Amino acid sequence: MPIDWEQLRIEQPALGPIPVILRDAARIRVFKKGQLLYRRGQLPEAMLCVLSGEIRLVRHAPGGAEIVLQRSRSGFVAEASLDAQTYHCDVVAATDGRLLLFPRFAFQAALENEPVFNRAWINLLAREVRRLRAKGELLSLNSAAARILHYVEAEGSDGAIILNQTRKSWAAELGLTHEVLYRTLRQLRERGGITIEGERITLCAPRVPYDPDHPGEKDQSGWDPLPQMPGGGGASPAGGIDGPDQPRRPGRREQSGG
Amino acid sequence: MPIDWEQLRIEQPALGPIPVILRDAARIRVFKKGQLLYRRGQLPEAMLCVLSGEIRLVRHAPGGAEIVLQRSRSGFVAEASLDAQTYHCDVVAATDGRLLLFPRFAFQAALENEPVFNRAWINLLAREVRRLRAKGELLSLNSAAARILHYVEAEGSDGAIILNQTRKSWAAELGLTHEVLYRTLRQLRERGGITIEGERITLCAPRVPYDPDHPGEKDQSGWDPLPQMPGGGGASPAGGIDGPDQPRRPGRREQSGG
DNA sequence: GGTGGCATATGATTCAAATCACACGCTGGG
DNA sequence: CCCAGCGTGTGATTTGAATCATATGCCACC
Repeated sequence: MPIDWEQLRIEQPALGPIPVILRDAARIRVFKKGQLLYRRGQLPEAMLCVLSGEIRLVRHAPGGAEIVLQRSRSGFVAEASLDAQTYHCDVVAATDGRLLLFPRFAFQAALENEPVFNRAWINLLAREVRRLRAKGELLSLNSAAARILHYVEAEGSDGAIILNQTRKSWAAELGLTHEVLYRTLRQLRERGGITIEGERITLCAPRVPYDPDHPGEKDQSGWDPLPQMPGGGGASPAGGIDGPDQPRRPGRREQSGG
Repeated sequence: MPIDWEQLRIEQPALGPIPVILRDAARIRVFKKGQLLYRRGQLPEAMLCVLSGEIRLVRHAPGGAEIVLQRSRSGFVAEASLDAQTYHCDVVAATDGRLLLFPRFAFQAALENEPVFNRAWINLLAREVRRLRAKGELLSLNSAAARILHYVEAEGSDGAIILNQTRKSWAAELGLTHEVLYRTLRQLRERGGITIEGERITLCAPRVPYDPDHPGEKDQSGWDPLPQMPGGGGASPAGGIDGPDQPRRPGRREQSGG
């Protein structure tokens, strides 16, 4: 099956720097939901890039509970297996989909022989580190408002963002229910902390309303339009090695087997 | 000030592969709490490795709220600035401490001229991606018990782990308060889901107790010793692009300015 | 020995997100 | 046109973690 690299490059810009020699070695693999693609302990033979569907790296706890270590619906996954002797977990298909496989030896050779590709790979990894670190910070925030603020500031420009997804999927990205996202957006809007124009969300500086009828009076509403962000005092988000200023709140509903 | 590389290598194994030419170019910079080390928009001139203290990458929202994008108490930070034209945020010292600086041009040269270092850097980034992805999965879990299970399975071996930190700092790493960590550990222990021997924590398979006095009866406690892990049905942790099976619960206490 | 600081641990209360329930609008397919 | 599915949005209730409060033990320092 020939691979339409022009189309792939459009769907996944990260594939742009893949050199010709690696393209020629690549293969597409179709997978079905539930399929075990690679077993823990197995020698990795390919680098994996998800084209469609979802791939997960999982381990099984005693009793069979499934621990998801990574998941991807698009882009590379299990990057660390480039030089690993074995997979440290199972590679499982969570849905139907397609994988782009690069033989590992060819990937390694390309990193050695193609300086442009080498640098591009380093950049891709470094940017993923950056993205994941910001995400970890966001997920460590305790309130919905703080998360919204963090997201708009971090992902947008100049305190504004144009959303390119549904509110529901945005809520998921923020680790929130859609209900609390709607509520919090409304609260923030009503308090003047943000403005919403269609898909554009803009953070606003706190207003100190000047009422010409009552000069000298300040807004006594007792509530800033934007939440104060925690962490100023030295908070370490989850993963820190010292005490938390503001530890994370995980969910509820232990989903017991009872 | 000469740099004791033997000592550094012990403290930070990641510095092991740094080639001599880079070592010779490295400098130690002492920083004070509150110091602005690099300003957003500035051209990055060095790669940064935190030796002590804490460094943060921050942006400021309208109104002055500080958005933490990354933080590090040990190891590299702002890796993506290797090829960036500008810093996309401020680099700030959250505490007193020390930074190891590698001139960017020297770092780039070493990546080009030292194949062993090049490969080591790629590995370091890939492993950091792996670590951060697992952390994101953990932080997306809703319950304390699920987080504990995830951590032990992901960070330990064969369903067991020997903790090398205080319970308090472990709680922070899990994004929990220490109170809920203690409680949940006790619950899990009482239900036979885990065993705790000093610093060693082991996951146990669920028991179906066989009571010889009442053959045929099953445990009716209504509660599995280990929590069922969410996500089996296709959950996408925060950051996903589709709906959540189990969105994250951020904290409470908006820390309003009121 | 006394004191302070911090870790370990527990109980009571508070709190905001999750959950549950529902309404309405839009779109695609029959 | 009707229906199903999904997004947008809101209100009521439940829930488990966060917060608050406290006790005890350990260790370092004076």
